[in-house]
Amino acid sequence: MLFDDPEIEETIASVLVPVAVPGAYTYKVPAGQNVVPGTIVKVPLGPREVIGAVWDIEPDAAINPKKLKTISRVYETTQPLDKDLRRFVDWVANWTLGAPGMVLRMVLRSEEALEPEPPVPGVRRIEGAQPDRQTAARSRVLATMEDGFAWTKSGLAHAAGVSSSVIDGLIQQSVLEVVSMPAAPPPPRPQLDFAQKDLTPAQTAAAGGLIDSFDRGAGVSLIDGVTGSGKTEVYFEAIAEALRRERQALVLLPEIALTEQFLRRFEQRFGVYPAEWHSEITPKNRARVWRGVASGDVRVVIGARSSLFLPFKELGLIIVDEEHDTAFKQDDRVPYSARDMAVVRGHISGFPVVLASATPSVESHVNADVGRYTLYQLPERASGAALPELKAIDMRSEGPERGRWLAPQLVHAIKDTFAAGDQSLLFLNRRGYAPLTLCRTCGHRFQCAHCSAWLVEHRFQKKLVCHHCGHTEPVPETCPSCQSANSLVACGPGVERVAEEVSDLFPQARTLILSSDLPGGPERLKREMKIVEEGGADIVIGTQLVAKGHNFPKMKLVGVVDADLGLAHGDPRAAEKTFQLLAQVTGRAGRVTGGGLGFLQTYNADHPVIKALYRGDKDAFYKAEIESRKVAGLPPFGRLAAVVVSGPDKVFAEGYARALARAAPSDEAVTLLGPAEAALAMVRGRHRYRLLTMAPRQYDLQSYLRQWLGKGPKPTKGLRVQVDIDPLHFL
DNA sequence: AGCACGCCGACT
DNA sequence: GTCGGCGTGCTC
Repeated sequence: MLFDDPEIEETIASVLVPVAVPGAYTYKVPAGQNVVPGTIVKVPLGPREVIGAVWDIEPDAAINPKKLKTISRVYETTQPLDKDLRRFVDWVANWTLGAPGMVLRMVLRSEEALEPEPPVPGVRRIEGAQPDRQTAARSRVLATMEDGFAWTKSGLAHAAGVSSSVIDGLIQQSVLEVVSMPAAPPPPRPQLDFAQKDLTPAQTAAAGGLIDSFDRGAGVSLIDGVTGSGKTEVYFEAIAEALRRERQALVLLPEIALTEQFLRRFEQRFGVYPAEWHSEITPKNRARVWRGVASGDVRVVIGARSSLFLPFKELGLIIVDEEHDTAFKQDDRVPYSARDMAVVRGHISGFPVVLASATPSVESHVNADVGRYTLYQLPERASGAALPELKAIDMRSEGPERGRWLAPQLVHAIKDTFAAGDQSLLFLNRRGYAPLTLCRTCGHRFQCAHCSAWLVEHRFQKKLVCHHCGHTEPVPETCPSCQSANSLVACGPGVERVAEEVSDLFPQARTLILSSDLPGGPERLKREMKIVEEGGADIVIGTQLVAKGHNFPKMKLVGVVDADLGLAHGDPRAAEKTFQLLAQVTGRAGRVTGGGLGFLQTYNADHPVIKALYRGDKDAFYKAEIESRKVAGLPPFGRLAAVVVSGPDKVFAEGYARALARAAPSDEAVTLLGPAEAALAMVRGRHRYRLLTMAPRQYDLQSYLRQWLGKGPKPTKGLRVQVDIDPLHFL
């Protein structure tokens, strides 16, 4: 027997396993099995078995040979992971200071996908057999099956309009037999010229540039186009080019909510739906997409950040849409930025990467400025509609009376818009009725018992809610501190309060609040979004969830209730985030029809962000922002400092971090970033400020932060941080 | 005594 | 990431 032969030496292989250790583990290869780097295997690990991948064969193992266990299974039907993907995994692990095995785990997230697709059970007519009694339902089933083909049970029941018990009955009577159907055929390929739209000259130029970029191999393009400029149509042409070159394409979107309308647009252009990949895909579909991507049957994937780790057979293009969106950053487990890692993946495999946004991040803007990225600007709307006319309302001189939140000028505009039968949006990024509740007798403020945040009154739910940790309590009748009755007073506006004012001013108008916390949950929200889209509401009061995704064709007016909100944070990205959010929101006015109008209520009409917004001068914003970072002695990106914020201690950590931010000198602001962001800066010596929590264990976080804030000893080990610097520096 | 819970190291 | 071992402290 082969394995008894002393002549044949045992071979060993190093295998990446899904544990947080710095390197690969070594295993014996079962006799007669052939493994190569990238082969997917199952190995014993402690008391269990895990999925991993061979990383190296014949490594010079420094492990006691007696300790070695044997690979328990080699997945032979799945192609080994290719060299580029392995390099990518190693690169990401190195960049994030994460364990390579944990990065690999993101590639191997569907164990089911490693098995061949199981045959589908189906039913087929047995020639000539008849049921004992012919019922209406039964004849419908038999009529549906006239063609003689096999059907899936549920498909047949659906097509014949009967319940599946009718089918079961026919099986029972040997009229139908259960057969094994071949697994689903590969999905149809996108049709390159199914319905190519006419592009504007600017779109044509950008699309042409992207197409040419394929010949240059790796390279990053940035499409900077105003809302409605048709960025999607432009990068669709890049996708068409990738497909023409027999390569696969991946489109990354920041959140699942945006996928649905993307699927429709893709179908309109290419005649088929692309494959979808995100956390809410069912395990079966997940396995199907994984296999399809690996075999090359799936040509285009649209997905959330995790799709970056799919084992594409011949990936040739990545699009990162809404590239400025912070949802591309993963903060838990392996902390990575999918936008930056997309650039890296393109670089490793030598294909183009396209970033698209109406409000690019400052770092991407800088990269375009210095010529590292190729910039394509789309300054006009594709429909030809004019951009909205924006105005600032100085709340000091033109504000409303006390107790009101909408300035006369804005109220006037709403009135006109309503009279013309058009839609208005009032944007306020603050849920609930009022951000602060206090007792007018004793000054007591309602504070969360678990963190130090103020409790926010929600009138619809009749509760006080902590927006930090989710804690809720009922609104008391009397002040808990001085017991006076009817003494509680709301301070400042939330969407509910603005809605109250709107109903008061426009009782005849159909008003609607769009906020994530409304009773009825996500389903109701979806319905109400639809109502707004179809023009079933006149005045909409919304939080940030109106900023993206849905299209509101009838919206003519956007009023930003508090444009200053968000500018005052300790977060160094506050200006950038505010600019992006408000630009996206005001961009909704007149997007389809043109003639849109926008108002920014502000106490800082001279603030560079506000000015850039109402003057429609994006470049002025970037210039001011880069300059302000320079003044602080910081690079345009990579301003840092961070706090590990994850797990059960998140709330405490954030609280302390905010305290630290407030206490920090102005040029050393603290950002709350994900775990990896700050440490890397320390490692690479590029950071400016450092804190960082070290939390070898999460439960240490609170005491650690307390100690650090109290000028206790600095941490020396266990640091986990992450930076926001440009990975191209290190390629 | 029995057990839940949290900590902590090991995992090739 | 996940497991088992072990100490602490509380309950039947």
